[in-house]
Amino acid sequence: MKIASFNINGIKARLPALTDWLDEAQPDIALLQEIKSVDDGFPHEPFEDRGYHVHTHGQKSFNGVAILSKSPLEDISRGLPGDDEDEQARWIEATVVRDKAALRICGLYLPNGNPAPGPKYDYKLAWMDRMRARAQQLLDAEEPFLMAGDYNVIPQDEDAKRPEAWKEDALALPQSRAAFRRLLHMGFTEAFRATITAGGHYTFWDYQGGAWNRDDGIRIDHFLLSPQAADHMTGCGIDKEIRGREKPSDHVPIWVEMDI
DNA sequence: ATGTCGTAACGTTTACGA
Repeated sequence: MKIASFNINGIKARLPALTDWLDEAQPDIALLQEIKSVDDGFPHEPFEDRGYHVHTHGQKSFNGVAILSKSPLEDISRGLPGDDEDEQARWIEATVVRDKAALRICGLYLPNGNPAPGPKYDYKLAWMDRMRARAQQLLDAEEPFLMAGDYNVIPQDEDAKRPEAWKEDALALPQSRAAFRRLLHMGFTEAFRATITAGGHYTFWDYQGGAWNRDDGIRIDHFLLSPQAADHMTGCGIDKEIRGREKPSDHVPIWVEMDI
């Protein structure tokens, strides 16, 4: 089973690029971030025509996550627990039942946090605390699960072409990296880093300044696998060439293959 | 002349978020 994550930066603007990629990559499940749409505005037909069930958790203009799945999903829940005041649509969960096991899947769009310091950075760190609490609940259940999406964290210097340019940025500040490590150390496998140890692999290139042409990217889209899920991973990759196409997102898809 | 893109609105231009 192939599970992919893709920050599409707006469903209205990305529909052709997204459907082209789906037709080629053929993921069984696609986790989407930054749909930038309310639920009613998200098109279902292009995906249902391709055999996907569609579940969205959207809001007007900003943020928004979705799950496309070829198998039906169960127990879908929307929103990250832990703050009833939080109205930003950044988290969705669902369970896919397979032959060998049921896999819980969390799709996430972690707050950017810039400018830092400031209220947006405080929100990012608080959100990561809440994510850790949810992760602990799921770990305690000892069922296989994964958390994938746009983490807006550059884990280490080798995950950026120009690490010095990001030193003061919310994506790379020591507190952001520490919070990400705190998650990892709960027992997760970061799928890409566990598979490919070399640096220089990125999932995001800014639209500005010819970043793509200079391969001036950062790696901020990640898959974290629970111990039981990591046992089933057979591969992981980044669909880099998507970034060079017509009207691309500034992110590219990352995926894992699982024998489950 | 910020640089680039997507979205929305008191819209043919500006503001915000990334």
